[in-house]
Amino acid sequence: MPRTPVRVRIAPSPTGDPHVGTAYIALFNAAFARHHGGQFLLRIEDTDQKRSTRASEDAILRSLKWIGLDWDEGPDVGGPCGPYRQSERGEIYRSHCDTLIEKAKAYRCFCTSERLDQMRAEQRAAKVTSRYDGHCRHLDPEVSRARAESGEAFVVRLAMPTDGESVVPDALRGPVVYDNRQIDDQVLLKTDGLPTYHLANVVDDHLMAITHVIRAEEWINSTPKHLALYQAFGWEPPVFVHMPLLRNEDKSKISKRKNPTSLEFYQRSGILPEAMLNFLGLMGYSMEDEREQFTFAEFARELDLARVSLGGPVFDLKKLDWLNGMYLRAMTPESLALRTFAYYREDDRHGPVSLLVQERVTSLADYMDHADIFYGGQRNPGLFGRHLLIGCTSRKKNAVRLGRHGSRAYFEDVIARLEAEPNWEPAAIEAALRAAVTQAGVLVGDGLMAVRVAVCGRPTSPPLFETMHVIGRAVTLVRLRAAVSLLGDERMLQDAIAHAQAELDAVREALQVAEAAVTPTPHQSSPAAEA
RNA sequence: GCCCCGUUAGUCUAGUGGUCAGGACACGGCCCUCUCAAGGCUGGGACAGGAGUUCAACUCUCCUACGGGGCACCA
Repeated sequence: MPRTPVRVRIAPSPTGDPHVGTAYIALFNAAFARHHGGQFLLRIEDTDQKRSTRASEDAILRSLKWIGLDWDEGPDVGGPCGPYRQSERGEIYRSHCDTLIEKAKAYRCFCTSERLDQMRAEQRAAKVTSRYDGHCRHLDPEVSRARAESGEAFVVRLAMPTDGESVVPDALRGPVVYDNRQIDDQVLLKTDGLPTYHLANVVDDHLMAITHVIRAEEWINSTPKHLALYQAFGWEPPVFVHMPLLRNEDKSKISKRKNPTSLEFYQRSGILPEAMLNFLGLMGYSMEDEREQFTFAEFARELDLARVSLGGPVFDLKKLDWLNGMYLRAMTPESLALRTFAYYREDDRHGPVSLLVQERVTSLADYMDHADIFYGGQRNPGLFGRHLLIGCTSRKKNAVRLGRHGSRAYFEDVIARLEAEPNWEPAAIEAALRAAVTQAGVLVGDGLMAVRVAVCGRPTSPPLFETMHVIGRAVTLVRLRAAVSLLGDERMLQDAIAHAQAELDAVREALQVAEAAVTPTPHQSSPAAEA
């Protein structure tokens, strides 16, 4: 039986788009807290100064709220265990680290990264687990202190036991045994004075009275280090629950290269938040009566972690769409309309979208014919897929034709450049695209047309750079990656060809019918034509 | 390479020694129907392989194979 009061947390790192995996783990934590009448907290793990941004943090909070999760304590709502942003708790970690050094459970390490790299390379070559070799572990405490005080750069490492075993009592798997010789003397405090995940996580979980750590399986191998820390501090560890990892179609850990992972993408796509949450509740989990549609309240009420299945679930967009459709059909017609209007109304890009669409519209009803490219997730280039083959549709004499593989490489280059660009602004987008065009050596118009068709799904759109800016990074990149896989996948390509062929046949047939209609044969002539 | 975890159909899953291995998505067929959806009915499709324990293994144990994760001054 769980300790009371149950306290659990979600601890996202604000280093990118709000991730679907974060929502997945958050769902189980929030439901677990609700189930036991406990608290659910949100803590921001922003100890990586180089990658953490406030924009990402804001987006993560926004997206978690969007799918309907809320928390009892967190950086935005406060609480008794604050601050809830690790970057604001530096002093806490430093003092805890000091006590560890005093207890000889941790030590300063002055090794250079060059030495460490070399050491790992050697270990790799010798086919043994990479592990810090303990070079600085037995420095005399006074010498260590003196070197630190003289200003020499150092990190603090955990002094792991060098023999024996560590047993992780995972709630879903039973005891998982590790040979301590496999476990590294993990860095706890970085040269910049900030803690690593391992230290901050353990200290905060203890200080915030977390009773159950429900997190992704990728953490299971570092749990022995965490256990060692609890022991070094003399604290009681929480219950550990490692959830399976969401997977791509090829079973690898879900990644943005192979799947839309941003919650913003799903929101933009018109997925209902309650359907999204419901779908996540189906990943690695099933209700006792095998019901597949349920609300968060039902999920929380019936949640039983023993029912979690450990095989990594593939994130199947098809089933999400089906589920979303079920929710849509279950609404009253009135609320479907209102939800739809709200979907557009709550979108904050009215101004920019209108600006681009305005000079092209002829009536209010015409607006959406132009604006549709800004909404929804993936778009099917369908009939216009030929434009994805750079130069192949060009009428210009000097056109450079890339063909399938070249076009694919071009799109990959475009994606890489856009990903590397921190500012999602028209000018930056333009620079990235022009650079890719130059790199590929194709005509500007042809290169940009390919991108336009990939991103908009058709060869007409407002100015491309502004359009991509308004469509947004997450959706734009998903659409571009879809173009890459279309170009790279024989079967998808065949489908596209078959589709285009069918369209062509239909057009031919229509043409024949129309021609027949304007060249009347004698028995078809009407009295009016004879007059 | 080393360590850890996992393995029921293309996918999500039920199943905790005795079931005709159940449901859902997707796919095929039929019905409904002015189209398309939706809906109804229906079909094909799974216990990774091998040993062992047992009267009896999808279920327990071991080995193999395959998949995944981890091995950072990232989380």
